[in-house]
Amino acid sequence: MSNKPKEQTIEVWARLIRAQITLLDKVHDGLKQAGLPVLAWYDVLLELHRVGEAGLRQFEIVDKLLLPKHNLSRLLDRLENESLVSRRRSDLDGRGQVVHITDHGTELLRKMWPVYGRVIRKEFEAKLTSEEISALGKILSKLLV
Amino acid sequence: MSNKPKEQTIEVWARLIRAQITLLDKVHDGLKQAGLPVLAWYDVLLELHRVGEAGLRQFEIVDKLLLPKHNLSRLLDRLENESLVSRRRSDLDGRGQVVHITDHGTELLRKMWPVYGRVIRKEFEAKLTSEEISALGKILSKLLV
DNA sequence: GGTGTATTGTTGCTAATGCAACTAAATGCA
DNA sequence: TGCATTTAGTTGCATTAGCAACAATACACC
Repeated sequence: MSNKPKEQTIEVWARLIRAQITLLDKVHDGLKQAGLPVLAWYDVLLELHRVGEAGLRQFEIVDKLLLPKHNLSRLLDRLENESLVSRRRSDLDGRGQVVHITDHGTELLRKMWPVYGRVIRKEFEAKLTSEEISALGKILSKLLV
Repeated sequence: MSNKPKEQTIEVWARLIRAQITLLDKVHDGLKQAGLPVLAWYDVLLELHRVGEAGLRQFEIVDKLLLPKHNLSRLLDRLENESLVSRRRSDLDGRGQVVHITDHGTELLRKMWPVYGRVIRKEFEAKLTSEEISALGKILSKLLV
């Protein structure tokens, strides 16, 4: 297999990167204008909210969000400082802890969602037909194998 | 227009983010393993290479790469430090400069490309049919309007 | 059980990023 | 012309990210 992708491939690749930057910038702008924290906080809180009382180990969050672990460790420090999450020693594994979302964290999540949702709605959903979204989903899933 | 995107939209959105992170991580891993600089350097050098002798103003690079300007200013400091680019006063506009790629910069670009290209080939092009790539390109272009 | 290895998470250090204030030149306009 | 406004780029300061080394526990295997 040659190293050299076709011209068309490179153009589409570039467009993919560009779309991503544009979209995420808009999310960040929206959050900032609303005086809310950055997206990374939302991502962590959402994963924790999804699992509820069970909580998550740090390495599970790392896996879900594709974050470097040392990065998450300090992100959690910040979230804990704001009382958005709590860390409890794990009974099963003496090395680690289980991370839980607090009520305060859930509340923040609820404030962030409409802002985030509005951007997704306006910059993504509204610009595509539902067939296109579904086609995009299929294509992306092939990339993620 | 409601704020709330459909469930399907959110899933595809999440997949888009995830695909992007995965792909860029692979590029960065490849570059790191080869002992080469991060992608941002490549991006700047490539834009400069494309325009050759004409060079680019900083704001033009910012527009092309969707970078915050203060960020580019310091990125160029680093590149200049490594003699990969040079900044020359602009004759037309006393406030700014024209940035040019050096021979050394062109050489680095040539070393980086095969590494980058190999990842695009393997993680992107090889996983999709050319119809899918073209469909993806169309969809993305609608997002970028 | 004992020992080597892998996993989980933290920390110190350095580099890069974000934000806001700033300089200096260009532009618009009375 | 003179003066306010906009644009281009830089810089100081605080926050965050990257890297490598580390501690502590779990696990595998003899």
